[in-house]
Amino acid sequence: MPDTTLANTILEVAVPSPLRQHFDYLAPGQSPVGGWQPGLRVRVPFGRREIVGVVLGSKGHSELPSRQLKRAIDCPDPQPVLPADLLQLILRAADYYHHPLGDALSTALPTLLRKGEDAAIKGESWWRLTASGNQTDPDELKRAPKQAQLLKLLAAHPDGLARDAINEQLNNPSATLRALRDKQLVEEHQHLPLLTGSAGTAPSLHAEQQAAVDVICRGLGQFQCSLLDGVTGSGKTEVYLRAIQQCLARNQQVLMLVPEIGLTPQLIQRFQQRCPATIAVLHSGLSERDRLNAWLAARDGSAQIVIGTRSAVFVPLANPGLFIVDEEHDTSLKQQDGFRYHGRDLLVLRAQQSKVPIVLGSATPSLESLNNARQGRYQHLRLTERAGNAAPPKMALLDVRALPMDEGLSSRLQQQMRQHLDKHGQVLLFLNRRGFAPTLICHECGWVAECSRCDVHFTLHQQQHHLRCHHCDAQRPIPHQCPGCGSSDLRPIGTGTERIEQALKRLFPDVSQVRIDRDSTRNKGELDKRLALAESGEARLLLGTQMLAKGHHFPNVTLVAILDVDQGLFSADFRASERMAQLIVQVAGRAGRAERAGEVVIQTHHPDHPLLLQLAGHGYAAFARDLLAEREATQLPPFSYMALLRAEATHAGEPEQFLEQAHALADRIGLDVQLWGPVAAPMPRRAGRFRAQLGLIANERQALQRLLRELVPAIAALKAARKVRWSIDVDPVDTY
DNA sequence: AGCACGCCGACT
DNA sequence: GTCGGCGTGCTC
Repeated sequence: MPDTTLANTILEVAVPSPLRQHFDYLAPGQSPVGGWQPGLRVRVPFGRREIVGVVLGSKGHSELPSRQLKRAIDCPDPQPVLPADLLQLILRAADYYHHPLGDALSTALPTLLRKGEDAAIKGESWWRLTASGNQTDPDELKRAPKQAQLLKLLAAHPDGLARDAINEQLNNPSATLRALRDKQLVEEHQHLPLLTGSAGTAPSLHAEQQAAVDVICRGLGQFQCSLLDGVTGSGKTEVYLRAIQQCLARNQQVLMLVPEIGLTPQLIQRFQQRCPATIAVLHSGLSERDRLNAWLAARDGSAQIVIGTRSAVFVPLANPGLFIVDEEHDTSLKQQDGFRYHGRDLLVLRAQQSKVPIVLGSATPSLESLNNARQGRYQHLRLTERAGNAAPPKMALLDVRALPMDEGLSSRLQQQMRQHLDKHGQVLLFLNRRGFAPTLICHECGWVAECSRCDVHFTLHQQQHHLRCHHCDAQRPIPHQCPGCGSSDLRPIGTGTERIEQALKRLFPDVSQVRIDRDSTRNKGELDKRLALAESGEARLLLGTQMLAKGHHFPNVTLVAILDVDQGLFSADFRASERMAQLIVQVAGRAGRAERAGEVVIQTHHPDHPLLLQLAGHGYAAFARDLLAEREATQLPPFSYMALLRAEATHAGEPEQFLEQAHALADRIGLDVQLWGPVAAPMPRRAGRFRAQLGLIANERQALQRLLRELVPAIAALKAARKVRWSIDVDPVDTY
């Protein structure tokens, strides 16, 4: 036991910095009532700055001479801001991903808390109509036009309006608000970022859904991981909702992670209609105050359901009962910079730690999760029927070899499109490449327009009238003459969505169309407008990138065409084919409804490719089985464990030199880990920086972890480490 | 990461 | 003669 009765209690403090160590401080004079518990924040002098750190522990003596110790300034918390279980989770996460703890802590905490703000809910002042205000006709207030105006404004906002928002609409509304309050027509309230749902009517479950609900609910109160593997339209959300209801009935909280794109108003609405509970939604649009309030509401238990993107895995819960990860295969669940954690994997860890069941749901599960299910670590719950007996879409490969092509559309595909349009179906074309053309080439000398800062071709954007780099966003005017030979015969090569759009206008001049990609939806409101055109059927031809593939359903679409699948088949990234298949299945799922089966056509130059054949002929499960066998034969994840050491620098060669030293260090440590590289990154130069990487692969997770535990601190101490930007990525999802 | 110190080029 | 470039070093 550390002697904390001494006046000179020493605090071990994690500070927000990339340093892989904690710092000792003398405790401030005033100590919190509960003593110096881990998870308390302290304000401390650090170098020439003053920052907020987190107490990791306390002790009576420091190894450092006391004259080198500074005294912490004060402690803003009466009790730990981080509950013990959450601090434990962050400690384990920082350890597993080999990321500096202080930085991991600041990633996990709401911004206001790491700035030293009180951990207390403070509602913003909002105003809304009272019951009698609701019944009052604003026109009765003829003599007071300003009051009438305010009444109308609030009538348009049933949930009320922030004082700031009222100020924007009305000039100096204080007196008006006071007058209406005195008439008891309006009232002030504290706004919290919480929604209240109600118990709507539930559809009946089919047998598979009921079986899944039963398995999940039997697990309530203990750790259990289930993979809810359900085809599109099989009603996964309904399974979640039933399990959530049972969890709520036990007075326990639910935490659900969704991909960035999955946090749609439709999903929130559905939860609100079906869950008689308070719901906190954590999305990127939240103000820092709302984010903190939601975090605190989850911590004190007043938010019964918490829905958020990956960072919500770090939301504290007073009484956790059930965890859910929706679209568990989605790569946005992994943070791609800074603290590179995987939201799904950490939530599984957290479920183990909190002894609660977790459900991973997807129509296209990751190979990692499928393997875990196969090994018996996860319950494999399958939903194979579509709700309402909807027929599954029929998938067919379309061999475009030697077929006439018009801007990426084969003659055969055009015929099929016409047939579906004639029968009043909608047609969805999917091409994961925006812009007009990915390359602009000189027909005389072969010069190609390339980004000066990255190793990629410029993409031609004809509508915006420039060349743009999709990696660093650099742009340039379209040259009229070749800078190499002066020829004016510059030609766009390859096809992007803009070019298809142009071709469709020519080939189907009488058919209305809508293009949905990042470029066409740049302006605010444009995405909703375009989705409405697609959903209402006003647009008959839908064209887009993966923006179109996720989240939205278009029941009148009877034909889905994947225009170019071949790029996914021959990528350097061993996960490319898995991604490609997931994307195809997701796109295919946009189509069809009960009475009309959708048709899916995949254009390819490789109709004999075994994986494609398997996917088109036997579906994702069969495809995944083959791909898993391939991964096993080649000893790639999930049959091995991988980490990637990346480096980039402004001077060529520096990343490689650094990685060579890292390689040498790893060799000296030995252990059972293979080293791949250093090699240049798949894109060797990006935004003017040279990039390289060193792969570390082991057959056992433990072996990789043991190596990294020694290697990473040694790398950090390297002199060369300060000349490059480096990072370690454990279980990388992307190798670029 | 910040933030300072420190020693060499083009500006009022 | 100064402002400021970014190399180097430190943070209990």
